[in-house]
Amino acid sequence: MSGHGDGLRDVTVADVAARAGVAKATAARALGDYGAVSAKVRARVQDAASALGYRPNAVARSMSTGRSKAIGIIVGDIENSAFAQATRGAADVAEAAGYDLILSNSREEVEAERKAIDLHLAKRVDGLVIAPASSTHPANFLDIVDAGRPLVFFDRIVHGVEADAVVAANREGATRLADVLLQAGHRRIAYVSALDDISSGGFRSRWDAESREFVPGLQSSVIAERITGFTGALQRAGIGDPLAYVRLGADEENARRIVSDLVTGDDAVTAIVASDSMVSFHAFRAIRDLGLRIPDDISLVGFDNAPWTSVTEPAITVISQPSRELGALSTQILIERIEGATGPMRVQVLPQELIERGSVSRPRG
Amino acid sequence: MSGHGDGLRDVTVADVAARAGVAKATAARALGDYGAVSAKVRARVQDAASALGYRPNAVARSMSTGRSKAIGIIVGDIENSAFAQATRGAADVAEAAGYDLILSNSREEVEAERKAIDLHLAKRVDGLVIAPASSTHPANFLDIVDAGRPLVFFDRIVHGVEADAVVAANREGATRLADVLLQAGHRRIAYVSALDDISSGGFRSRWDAESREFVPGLQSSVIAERITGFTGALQRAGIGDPLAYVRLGADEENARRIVSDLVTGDDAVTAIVASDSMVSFHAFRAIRDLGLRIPDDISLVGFDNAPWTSVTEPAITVISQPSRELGALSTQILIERIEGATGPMRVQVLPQELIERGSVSRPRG
DNA sequence: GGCTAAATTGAGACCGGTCTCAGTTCTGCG
DNA sequence: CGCAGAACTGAGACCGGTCTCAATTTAGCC
Repeated sequence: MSGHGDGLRDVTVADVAARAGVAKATAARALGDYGAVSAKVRARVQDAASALGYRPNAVARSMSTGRSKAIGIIVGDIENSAFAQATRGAADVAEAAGYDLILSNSREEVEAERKAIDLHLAKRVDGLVIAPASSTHPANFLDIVDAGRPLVFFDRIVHGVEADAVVAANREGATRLADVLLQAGHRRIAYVSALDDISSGGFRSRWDAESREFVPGLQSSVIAERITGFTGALQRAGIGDPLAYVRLGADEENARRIVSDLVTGDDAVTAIVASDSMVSFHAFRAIRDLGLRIPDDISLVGFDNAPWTSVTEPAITVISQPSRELGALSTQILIERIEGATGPMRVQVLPQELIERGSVSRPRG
Repeated sequence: MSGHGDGLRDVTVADVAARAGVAKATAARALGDYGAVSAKVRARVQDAASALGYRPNAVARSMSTGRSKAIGIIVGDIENSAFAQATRGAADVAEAAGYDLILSNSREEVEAERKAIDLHLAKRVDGLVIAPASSTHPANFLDIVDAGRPLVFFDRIVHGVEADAVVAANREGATRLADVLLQAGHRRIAYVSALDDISSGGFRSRWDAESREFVPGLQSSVIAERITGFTGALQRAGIGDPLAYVRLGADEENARRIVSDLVTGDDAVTAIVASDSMVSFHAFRAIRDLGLRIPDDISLVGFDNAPWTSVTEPAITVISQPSRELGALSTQILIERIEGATGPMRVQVLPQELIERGSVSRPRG
């Protein structure tokens, strides 16, 4: 009980002005630190403000300035450590620049993402940082640029939208991972991803025999890039059908079965590239539960330097994602746009780091 | 270009009203879905709205209603998976109830927490969910209740603040962990926490020989509870000085050294209880790097069912934190308070689950 | 058809800041 | 001392919704 705030009504500039014996506009200037105010008046106003327990109302400020000093961030799932790291990076940059962060999870669903965007736009965020649920659904984002709010994609890219983007060098990363295995002598190498193809039924992506390139038809630009890098490396190594052991849809339920199928039978693969740490995790357990040993029987490498990958026996060779930097840089770029930066939209590509550990050896026999 | 939003000015209810040929108030009623509007007029207004590309302005709405439909969440560090899970739980509950989430990281610093609170209060959030950086600094939170905003603590508790709280049953959890080790025959058991004592110098917490109880003097109610449970179990087992092997301040830098000291020498402990997954992680590596084996040489148990604890060799026996539920329930309670629930403040205690794995065996010799 | 009650609509105040514009007070300097 | 120009202050419009209150229309019923 400081004599104010009975929960009934907030103290306003008008109240402060009255107590300080000045006009509302003057008090506002002293409090908001803009315009010109004499030192004497400023002091009197500030005294009155603290005596009354005045708290600026950012909502009212947004109302008249049209700027909310809030930026929206939409990630697939904050529980995913890569997104958590990116969010931390974004939060640090935002805080330093005086912005608040409004967080939403899209659950990787286009529909949930759309609702989140509507909410953020209604809240009049000054801009948005988004890891898009789908690289092939620009519709959700057109409204944002239409509303005149800057937008920066991170981790994934969506073409056909007037927005900056910050992504990791996934193609190169996949190439390096494949090369590690190829150099160890592997020829039958699987690539396993949790993501599904666009049409959950048919496999739209394909290997173009003529151009000798992977033609992605995937929802995710990340996976598309990685598979492109992966198949490219295999192709350069003279492997006939680079897509032979590429497996999609290895979600929580299916990962185990998919991995088991890959590592058993006549044409069992000798190495696996896991597209994210979830897949690595399931692959690791599935292989071990099958009584197979890593790396003696099967080599395993993957994306994401999740904490557990360094502590298993053997520790797993991975490509680490610059997650925190992804979030920080995209937020940095967003703020620059918010504050007036012009110029063409750019795609920033951040390097990935290869961390070689003990999960790779020469193939058996 | 839908004919609107040149980035110059948003479409407002007044614009919609003009186009529909009705008064502003009527258009607002049709759009905001309140009051009474005839079906005919409603349709006309909605047509006008979509033709113009109208987007409600939540800032203006907050201005006049005094409710922002936003709730603030302040965690130590969103990169910490327990906080990420709690945040996800909070986000789901908030979303379902139509609230936005404004996220801040306190970095476990009281000062950063205070700034975050000021920001949230300025933004006029309808309420706050906070994992307090310190259980012994109620000052930060008094302003919140003073401003008439409901507040719910989660994970940690702060006494002397008019707020609900949702915490895990840390005392019981610690007791169970200690009992697992005691029943396996251990007598020299260490408890290692990353948190420091209040005064980083002296050890304020103490064992009261008379009452045979642990008297905490810790910043963290969580660690205090856990040590209380731990020492209680040891005391019941007839162990003379339950605090003998309690070690605080095992942060990233010191954890390794502290663990090394504990497991070597004449009075080396035979088992370690790690206060969080970070400590477990460092302990696991330190022990292994020392050439010692778990559980043959040292038994190791800990708090937090981090993903990696299930995949090490051996997998680690842990107490799992109900992190997601902590976030979800506290947000649930907050929303009820926001929407008018009265009654005395309550502390909800959520059970922890013991997951027995392979990191415990009888002590050597 | 006429009367009352209910439903619908319109006008304008209001929320708490910012901002423009005009009026007033200070300065500096001839 | 007088004056121009700068510094400061005050009054009131404005942002885009919601909400109250009065006016008007519609519906229900004898």
